Amino acid sequence: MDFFEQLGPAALGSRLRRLSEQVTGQAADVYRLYGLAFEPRWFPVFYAVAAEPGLHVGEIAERIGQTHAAVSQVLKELVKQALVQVQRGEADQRRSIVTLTEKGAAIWPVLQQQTQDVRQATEQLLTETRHNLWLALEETEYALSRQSLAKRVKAIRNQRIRAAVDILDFQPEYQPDFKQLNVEWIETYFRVEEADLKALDHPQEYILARGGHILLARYQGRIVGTCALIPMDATTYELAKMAVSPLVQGLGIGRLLGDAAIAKARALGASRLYLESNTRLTPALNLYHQLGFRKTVAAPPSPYERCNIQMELPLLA
Amino acid sequence: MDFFEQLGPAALGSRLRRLSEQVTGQAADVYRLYGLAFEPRWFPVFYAVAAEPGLHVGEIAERIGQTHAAVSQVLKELVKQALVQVQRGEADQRRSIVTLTEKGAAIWPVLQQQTQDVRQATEQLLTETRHNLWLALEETEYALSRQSLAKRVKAIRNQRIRAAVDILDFQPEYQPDFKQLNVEWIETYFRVEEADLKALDHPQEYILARGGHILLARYQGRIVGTCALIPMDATTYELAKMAVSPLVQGLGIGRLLGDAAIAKARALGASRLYLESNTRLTPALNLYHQLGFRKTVAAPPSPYERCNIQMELPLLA
DNA sequence: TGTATATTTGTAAGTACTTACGTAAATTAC
DNA sequence: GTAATTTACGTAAGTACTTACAAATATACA
Repeated sequence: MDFFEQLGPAALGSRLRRLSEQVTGQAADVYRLYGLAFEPRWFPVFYAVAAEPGLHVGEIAERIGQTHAAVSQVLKELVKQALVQVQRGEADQRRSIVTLTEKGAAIWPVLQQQTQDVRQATEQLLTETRHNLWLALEETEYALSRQSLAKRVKAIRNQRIRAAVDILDFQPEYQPDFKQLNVEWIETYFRVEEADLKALDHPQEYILARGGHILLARYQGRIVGTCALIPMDATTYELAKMAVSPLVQGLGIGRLLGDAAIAKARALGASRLYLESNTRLTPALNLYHQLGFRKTVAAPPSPYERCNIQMELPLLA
Repeated sequence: MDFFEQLGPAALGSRLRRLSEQVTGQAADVYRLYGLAFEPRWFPVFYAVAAEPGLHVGEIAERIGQTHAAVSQVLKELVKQALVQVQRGEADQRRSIVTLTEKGAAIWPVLQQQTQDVRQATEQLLTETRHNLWLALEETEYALSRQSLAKRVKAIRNQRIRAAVDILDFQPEYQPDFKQLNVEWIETYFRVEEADLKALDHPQEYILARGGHILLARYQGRIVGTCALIPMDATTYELAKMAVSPLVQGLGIGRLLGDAAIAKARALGASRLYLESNTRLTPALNLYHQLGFRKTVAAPPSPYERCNIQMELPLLA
């Protein structure tokens, strides 16, 4: 029990299961109290059939919120107990139409009375508590249907990770990371070209010395992402060398780098950002679109073979 | 879903189970998110071992609130995954001492981080709801541990049944019921004696004509209980012929008859009630004690062989 | 009117636990 | 010091469902 306290709500699933077992276990005692040879798990199916005789398996399943397989299995037992009978559907031969037998009809009033009593007892139990379990279940189910636990966890994780990411300016010791991260993604999709190697091996000469800038994302002491701003003309920079390690992709680190690059370009007085990419790189294009980039109509020729799309972002003062 | 609305909290068990399944199902997605080949049901065991290496199976079971069998099964899988290792206990050869392997130790930080994230997500989820599920579970478990559902249902059922019981004065047409109910219980424990038959066959002559009274309990149109007041002297009545049908025993009908008989004796101006019984009839003696009867010190001789205890109740004005 | 597709159901196997039971080791009783 | 009891744990089978699959029938459409 201590364990649950420690873990808190992370153990929610187990805890729900335990209470469920406790409750259904006690339900068996209740049936014994009323002298019924009746198992708790039969109850929903039997109840549905008694309330609406002539339902078929699928309809019962829908009404009680279980699968047809579960209904089918319970029916098999109920038939063996001679509490219900099953006939083929007249119009539709696939259907199994279920009705109560005489024996079933005989125990129905007892069961109804018992249901009443259980309902009263449960309602009384729930009013004893400050937090109403029934309503809490309803609300929690709804909240989970709106956004799954996995999605919620993912959001929190991404937030945590992003908060732990630094954006750094280039330093010579980062050149190997800068190269490795870029080569890694290029090789995954394309071939590394001559123009790539020049810039990646000698960023100082080919990017910084020409008035460009390189930004790096650091997470847990490791460089996990890069991007560069390369001057094209007096008021335009190219956003290039955008790479994020596959180990941390999907966490929003690209977005952080993009935001930082745009801020940097603004600080440098640029009025426009430009970039080249490939339509195969869907996640990247999504990111660029999110950042505000739109497809360029008249595009200058690119030195890279792999580029088949150009985008730009006007930086309004 | 409609069905649940209709049945209300009677379907609590099923509902709990469903949410539990939903939550644990989504937990699997969460592990996938963190790139862990890890099943949700391993979690409690692994967590316990990581937090306290060197625990043995029984201790783990106790910490996580499951059975040793469950722990044993999960451990088998964890060993197959090379996440933990099991050794015989040194001092106690029966024990299986569990520790993390290198691989297990390697994923532990990831799992810890993940637990943190899940906890945050769950806490956030719970704050979205007006009724807190976690607290509701706690309170409900506590309430159920204080008094089981079966006991609660029984209390409500007894209350309902008692409210539907009438206490009637004797009428000649009730003589067969009067006799049958008394013979039934006498034969269960003893033999029917000559003195019994006289009074049961001719209550008018042997009880009513001598200034006695007979009370009957009617439930659902049937006579289900009897008792009689038989004058002993000017101020004392004997409480006798107390019988309740086995079909409705334990519902408090005896208590209703007893209360009615005492009220009647008071109305008749009696100052004392007296009765004879047998120590084998524990439930009856309990009832008499509840009604206020205490063992008589000096007892007159009884015409019935089966009587080995006498009790009396002073009726203070 | 035949064929592809969908619906309805039953059966099998899986899930995440439990209870029941058997065996071996340790402890207690005498 | 041996016998009886208790403890520790593994295995098997059960529970109340699920998902996956298979077979039969019904419907849609060309």
